Amino acid sequence: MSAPGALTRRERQILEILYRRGSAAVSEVREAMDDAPSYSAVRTLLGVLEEKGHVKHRAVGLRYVYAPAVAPGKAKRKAVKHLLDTYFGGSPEQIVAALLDVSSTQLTPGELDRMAEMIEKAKREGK
Amino acid sequence: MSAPGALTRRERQILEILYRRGSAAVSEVREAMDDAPSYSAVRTLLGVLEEKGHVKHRAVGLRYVYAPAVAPGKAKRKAVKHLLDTYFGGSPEQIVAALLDVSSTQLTPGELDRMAEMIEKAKREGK
DNA sequence: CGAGAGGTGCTAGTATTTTGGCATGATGCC
DNA sequence: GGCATCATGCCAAAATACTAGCACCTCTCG
Repeated sequence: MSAPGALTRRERQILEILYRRGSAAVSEVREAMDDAPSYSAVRTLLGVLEEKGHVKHRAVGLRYVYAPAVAPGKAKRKAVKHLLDTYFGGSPEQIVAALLDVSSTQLTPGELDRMAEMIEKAKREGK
Repeated sequence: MSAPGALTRRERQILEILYRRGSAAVSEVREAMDDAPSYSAVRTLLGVLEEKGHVKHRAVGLRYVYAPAVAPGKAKRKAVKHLLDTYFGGSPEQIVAALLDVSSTQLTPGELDRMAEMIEKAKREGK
């Protein structure tokens, strides 16, 4: 493989489900897909993901529960960086703008306050 | 095809290059790939993307210049929403936190001020 | 006990993706 | 004009991804 991180369509789909849920058994993963293939297929994909190092499993009772292999924080930072570079030319403020736009209707004053506070803190620390 | 928006690995890779650059000729797309296949291959992929409606081209002089088919703003909002749902459980403030974390070293006070202002504005309008 | 439900391991067929090659046309330059 | 360069259109082969099926194991419960 040229690019180690290269994920196929299905692999990506499944990995994102795991990021969403944190962890899940095979059947749960499958149920979370709206165009789910057979149980066997999902199992195979999870195996491939594990072999590629993106996912790990532990036995819980009789069955396997899968979870992303990298720490959530690291995955999040990577995802944000990728979004930043791909769609926003590396400009964080544009992301904030889009973010407020997308979720404007659902934001509570408390959330907005906390965001403002984070930025204030960054300003103080950067200074 | 079950999911109309389903992109293969290469298709996705190329589409993201186009989002990054805004538009590009075939050879430019190819040069932007660090694991580029043949010129023909890139051309085929662009054709597929166009057929699927993700990309459009116009003739510039003799050659084709490709660009994403959807408006940049719309694509950005969609990407942000996806990130929000996949990695942050729909919590915008967590994205802001990750964003500040990722780009903390490069942020100027001016940028931070503008972000703070956007949030203030959202607060005023929401009220 | 023994049948059923639900799990894993493995393997092989099929479909899709990915790729290069060849034909062809326009341009620039010696 | 003739040749090299760079573009597109089309197509078929190679590689890979996707899928299902079978064998087998463990637990549950009638």
